[in-house]
Amino acid sequence: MHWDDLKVFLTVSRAGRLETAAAALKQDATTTSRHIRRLEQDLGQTLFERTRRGHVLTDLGEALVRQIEEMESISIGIQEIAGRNQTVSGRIRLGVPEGLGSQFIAPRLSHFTDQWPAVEIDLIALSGYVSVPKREADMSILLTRPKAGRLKVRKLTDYSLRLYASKDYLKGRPAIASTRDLEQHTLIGYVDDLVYSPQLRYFEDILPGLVPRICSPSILAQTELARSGAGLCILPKFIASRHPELKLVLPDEVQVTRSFWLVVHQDVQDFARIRHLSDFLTAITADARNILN
Amino acid sequence: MHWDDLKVFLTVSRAGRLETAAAALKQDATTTSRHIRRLEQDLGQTLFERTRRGHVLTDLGEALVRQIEEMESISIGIQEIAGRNQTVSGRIRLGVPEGLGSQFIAPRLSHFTDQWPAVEIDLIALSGYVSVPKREADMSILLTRPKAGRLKVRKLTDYSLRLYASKDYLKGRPAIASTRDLEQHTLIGYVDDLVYSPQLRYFEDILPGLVPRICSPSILAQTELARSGAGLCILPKFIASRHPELKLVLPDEVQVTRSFWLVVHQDVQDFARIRHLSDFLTAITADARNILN
DNA sequence: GGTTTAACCTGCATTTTTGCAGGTAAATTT
DNA sequence: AAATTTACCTGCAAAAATGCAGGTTAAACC
Repeated sequence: MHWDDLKVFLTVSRAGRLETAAAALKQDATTTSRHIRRLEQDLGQTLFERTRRGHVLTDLGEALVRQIEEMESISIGIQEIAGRNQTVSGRIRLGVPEGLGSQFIAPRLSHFTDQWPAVEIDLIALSGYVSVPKREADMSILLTRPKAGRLKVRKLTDYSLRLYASKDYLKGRPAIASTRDLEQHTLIGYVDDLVYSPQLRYFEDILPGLVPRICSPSILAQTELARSGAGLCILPKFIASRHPELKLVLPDEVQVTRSFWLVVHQDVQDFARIRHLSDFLTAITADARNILN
Repeated sequence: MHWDDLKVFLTVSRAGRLETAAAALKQDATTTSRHIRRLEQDLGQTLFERTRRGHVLTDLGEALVRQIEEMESISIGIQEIAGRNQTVSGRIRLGVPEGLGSQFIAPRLSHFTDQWPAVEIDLIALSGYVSVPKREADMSILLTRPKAGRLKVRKLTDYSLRLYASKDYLKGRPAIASTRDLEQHTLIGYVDDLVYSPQLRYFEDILPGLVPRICSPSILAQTELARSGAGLCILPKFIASRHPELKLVLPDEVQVTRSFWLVVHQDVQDFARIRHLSDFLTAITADARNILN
């Protein structure tokens, strides 16, 4: 016996007609009819007389209504209990690129945790990425749109990368008027075989023929190298803008745009806390459009 | 939210492991897993931690078990109420060929109604047949096996038809030693264009070239014609055996076997009274094999 | 530390359920 | 009496659920 058939039975008993009950159940009247049929078969009894005026309960049908109403009360109670628990609590594991994590999200995250005090966040900001399909995280921000998996994916924002160097590096060094001048300079970039996303292979596109002399897989390390005067580095604008000592170089010639994609595992997408965090990330990126692009 | 998911949840909470719960539910463990997943999604909460030891209830999961156990108690109560009502009562409409109905079933039916006093029977014995798919009857005995429809069909029995005439008809009439001698006799048969089943078109097969002189669509009328000495008639053995004045003619040459099929509408096949009547019909035909064949 | 095992999960083929179009029958209307 | 309306039901195509084979992973074992 299927409990769902009992639910359908109760709706039909109240509506008195298949069409009305089916509308309330958001299903086709034929489906509703089949549920009733199956229940009658399973119980070996007729529960409704089919009349021109609609479905009329038999004596046995009448006897069952009260019982099933009790089941309904319980199911409503269950949804209330769960809904209360859904008052935005629990832990979220969020995997993000390290630069975005520590330079953009971390300084803003208190706005979220202040608003939802019962939510706990694991902010995993790494050079590398954590896999949502592999359940390493509930939610992730990626540089590439994933093509497969039980994921809910949407674009979060575009962001801009540009060439920067510290004031100290530029002082006393040959002037830079075009990319050709960079040949006499020290460049900082990613370790080529440790690049974790093809989207970070922008060096060759932007500065063809030039090879970074100092490399790190970590964008944060690259930032610190540039700040300390080690050389010029292509950095996201949102990172460089936090360091006043970094100057923009060749703004018209060196520029590339990339995107961040928000990825949520299907299993948790409807959790209240997940929805709130998604909304929060969307809001902060929209507010910071001028430092992202 | 699906109530059936609650039932699955309860089973898993008791078993502690997917495989065990799935076996109890007579479904694949993957299906059981998907039901749990769907419930967690619908409620927006995790109800089980997946551990190496199996599914372990979360605090919320624990809180729901008691509630759902209450629903289970009610559903078991519902099945008990319906089972009590299943104590073989209600009305059955049974459509049968007229001869079988009035000459074979009617004289025996009191054995059934004595045993199940709360069951009411509409025995529709007609020359023609009543349609189970059209809901003209819950159950029917047909000469042909139906090929389509939401029916449960099985063969009830074979029966034999032979040539009979009354003693009065035969006395003073030319002797009959072979079918050739029948040319000088009066034959009784069906009205050809009113035959309601192809299985009753046996006259031409058995007595080729001979044409019945006196015809009726009713096998009972044909029986009465034969008894009154109007002529020779091909009759089912189970009918002729009730009339001692009818003599068997050409037993080695004139014989045909046909079958009766029991047909039940799927919607009522599990009703206790339907099952009992089916069993009864099976029993009386088995007991009367010597007068059927 | 390497291998094995147990519990669960993914992807694809198969089965079941559902929705849609149209049919049926009885009651109502003309 | 014929036509219309209303409520439900059948058959087929589409969608969803289920079963099956094999993969994954963390814990247990050697």
